[in-house]
Amino acid sequence: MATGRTHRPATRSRGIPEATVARLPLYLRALTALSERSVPTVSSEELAAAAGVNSAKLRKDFSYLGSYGTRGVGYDVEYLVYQISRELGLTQDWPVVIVGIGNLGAALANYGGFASRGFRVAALIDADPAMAGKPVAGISVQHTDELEKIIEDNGVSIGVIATPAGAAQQVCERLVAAGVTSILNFAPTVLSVPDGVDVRKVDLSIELQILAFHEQRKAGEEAAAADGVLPPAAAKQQRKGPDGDVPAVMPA
Amino acid sequence: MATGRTHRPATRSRGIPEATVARLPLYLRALTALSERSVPTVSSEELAAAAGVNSAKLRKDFSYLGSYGTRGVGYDVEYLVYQISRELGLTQDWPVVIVGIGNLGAALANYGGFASRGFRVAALIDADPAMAGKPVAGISVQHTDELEKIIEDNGVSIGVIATPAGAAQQVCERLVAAGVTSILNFAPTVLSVPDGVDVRKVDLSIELQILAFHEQRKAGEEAAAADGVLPPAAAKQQRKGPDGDVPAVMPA
DNA sequence: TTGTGTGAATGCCTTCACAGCT
DNA sequence: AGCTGTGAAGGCATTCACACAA
Repeated sequence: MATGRTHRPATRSRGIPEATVARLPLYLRALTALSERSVPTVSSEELAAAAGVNSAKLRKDFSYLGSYGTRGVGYDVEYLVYQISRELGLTQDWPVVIVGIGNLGAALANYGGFASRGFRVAALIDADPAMAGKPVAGISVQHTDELEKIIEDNGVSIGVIATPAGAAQQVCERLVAAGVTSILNFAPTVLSVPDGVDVRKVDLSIELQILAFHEQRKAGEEAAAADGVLPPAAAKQQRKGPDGDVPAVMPA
Repeated sequence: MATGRTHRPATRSRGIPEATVARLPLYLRALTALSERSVPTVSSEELAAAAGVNSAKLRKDFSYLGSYGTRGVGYDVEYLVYQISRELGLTQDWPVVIVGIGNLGAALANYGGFASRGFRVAALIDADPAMAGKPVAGISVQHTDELEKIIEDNGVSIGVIATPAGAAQQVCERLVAAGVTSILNFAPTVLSVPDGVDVRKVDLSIELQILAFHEQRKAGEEAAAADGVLPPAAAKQQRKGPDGDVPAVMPA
């Protein structure tokens, strides 16, 4: 994941496993593309390829939704689009507020895929008084003072936090107090929220670090491969550092 | 979450489980904060709370790295910072290119947490000739024509794609051909890459859809709770749609 | 014959609970 | 006495492989 939940234990939601829920948007995107090309039906094999998963997983995923699909034929594209949309709750409109209209907040406000699928930017909110009134993506930025009123007036239940890390927890608390129960957090902080509130986080820095880990590992493998075979023993023989390099000094 | 690998099967990397790798940056961030406050040692309980995980998981994670930590005392903050940094490959410098300098690309370029942890923005690349030469985050944007040269001259192995969806696959192929082996993809597309190349994706739209799913579910629960008890039977009795509402008509 | 739907097997991750250091 | 390190247990998720429907 690039991503993770925070609260709510591993309770399967209405019988649909969390891992499956996380893939439904992927299938939906692939199906939408097929729909636009007026493709009437698709097999699990084809759709899986388009979504970047394997077909067994896709079929198992769909089996949690019900028995859509025709044996020997495949799935009806339009029908599946509708079923998945409904399952994800995209047949209704979700008003969303974005808090923190810096570079990132502006990018999110301008993001097209937003409006396309059931989400509507209800308001842009920033703490800087100088931002108030300025139009971003065609929407006038409002000051943080208005936060509670905006949430309540628009019945907003999903909030996006794109503030600096320092402000995130406080913003989060105000959002929750005003009635928001789902938060997408772009600030590099762990948010603490009461039970019943969902938090998902998107963290550039974490993703890069995970890539760096694998990148480093690739480099190490190359070196080992150049040496010949990688030493089969020599691992797991000494504690304190699984590698050979145990630095005697502490770094600054 | 919100995120996912693409290639490379579930092979545990050098014995460290993928799930653990994904949490190391979280621990590192919490430890860095402690370090800045000059806290000398920390227990698994405290650190876990700061990182938003439970302590058993944290201890198990650390056990894959080695036996750092002192029983009855806890972990030495500075030492752990170093060990995790080394494990993640952050003791070396990773030059990174960002392709696609729109709103999002600019936001990424300006992101501070970038430079702080071993990553260095080597170049900003955009296909728009009008962007070429313009400074973003203190770096002059270069044209896509220069892509291969930039990658090779700087020894870049990590690329960030922040282009529109339509351009992503092509950019990806050029990056890979030029020597990039890790890609962070912000474009809402499934990238296909050769073996040995890691892709992680960050997708706003998917995250929102997952939140919407749970949000919808909360609303449903409330309704059921208001009615009294949720009907225990009535589920799993009829195929074709796990719900009661089987629409006879297909939506547009 | 083709391709879905799904029990069964497998493997990974998390959680438990406690032995063993300091 | 306190807290780490880790076998063992339990729970999810993925994959396999095939019965069954069209």
